Amino acid sequence: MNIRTLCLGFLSMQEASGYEIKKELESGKFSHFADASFGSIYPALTQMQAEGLLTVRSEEQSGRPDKKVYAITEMGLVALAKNLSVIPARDKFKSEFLFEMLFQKFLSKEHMDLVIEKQHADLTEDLARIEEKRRSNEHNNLGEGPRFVMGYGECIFRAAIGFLEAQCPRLKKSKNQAAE
Amino acid sequence: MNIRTLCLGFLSMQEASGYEIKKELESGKFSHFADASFGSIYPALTQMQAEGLLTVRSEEQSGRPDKKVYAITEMGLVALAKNLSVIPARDKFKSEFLFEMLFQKFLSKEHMDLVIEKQHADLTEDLARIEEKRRSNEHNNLGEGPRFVMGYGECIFRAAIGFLEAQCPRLKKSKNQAAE
DNA sequence: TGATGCATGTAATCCGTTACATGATTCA
DNA sequence: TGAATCATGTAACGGATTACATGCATCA
Repeated sequence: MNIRTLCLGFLSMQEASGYEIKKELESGKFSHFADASFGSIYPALTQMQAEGLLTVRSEEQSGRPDKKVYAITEMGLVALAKNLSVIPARDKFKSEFLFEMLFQKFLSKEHMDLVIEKQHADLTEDLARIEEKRRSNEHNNLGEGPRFVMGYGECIFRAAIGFLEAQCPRLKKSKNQAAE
Repeated sequence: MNIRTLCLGFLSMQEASGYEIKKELESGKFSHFADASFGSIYPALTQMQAEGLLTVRSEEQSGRPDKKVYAITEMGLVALAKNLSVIPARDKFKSEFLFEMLFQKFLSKEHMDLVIEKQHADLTEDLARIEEKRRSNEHNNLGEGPRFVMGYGECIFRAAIGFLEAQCPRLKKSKNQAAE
């Protein structure tokens, strides 16, 4: 799945500028399984607008550069549906963390502790983000899609955190301290 | 973590040819969190050999092209240790599956069923591979590293499979049928 | 006889990131 | 005053994949 499809998908849920898409990709519903940089988002939006998949509207802002708000068109929706109709490629999971753990015999105790703690912190942050989203949206009922994706993420992050804490009991202690 | 480090890591455990590295990356201990293609492995090996990080030995084979077996040198081990001493980048998880699920309202029921079944099959395959490795190595005690990495993988694959089966009870049924 | 596996390698190409350029505002 | 946030965009670069080229053996 390329950046074009990613942007189309995003814009099928809400209008947004390139800047907003990038920010939401970092912290929103997509954050744990997709991302992109400005250098790829901006050209993609310009291009798709030229192709008629999107419309633009310039929003003036006091003391800020104009914001270009993009919205998806009928043609854009058709393109999105088409891109979604292929069998997805196998998940790609790249983990430098696991790579280092595999070769932990070359690592110092201090480095390993640091690395494991970082991994635990990252996972906890990811999980917290999902749970926050869930809480903030529990009044307006989410669609099936977002609910499924959040559930999936929640479930694997919980499992990974559980594994780390089972392997390194000290992680659990610091968690309890934080809760007090 | 780049392909050079990946190859160094692999060769720190066993001598191998480029072809063998690729095959083992597809199905071995690394398979769920790293991969690479011939087009990147071969040049990396040639280059690192020229730099003195590896040695080569040509193995003649009847009716087959010669096999170039690479082994890591002292310098290679030092380079590996250095590459491992950095704080790992955050895990990158790219899932076209979750992307499609997020936009399932644009999908037909048939397509969704297909996609979910594929995901279930992929995860089951990954889990089976880890469990097979574990069984085949239970006599000779594995190092800490491989045990940790396998445990981590097992744990997240189990969690993901569990989630899918909880969401789609029909998956569980077909699994039981296969076990009979 | 045609696909698949073993075995290596190069070149073209793609896709995306990083860095750079610009510029106003707000907060410390 | 310097950093961070908002906001858009381009160009250089990197890193890896895909396709191509070669060739023998085996299996269906």
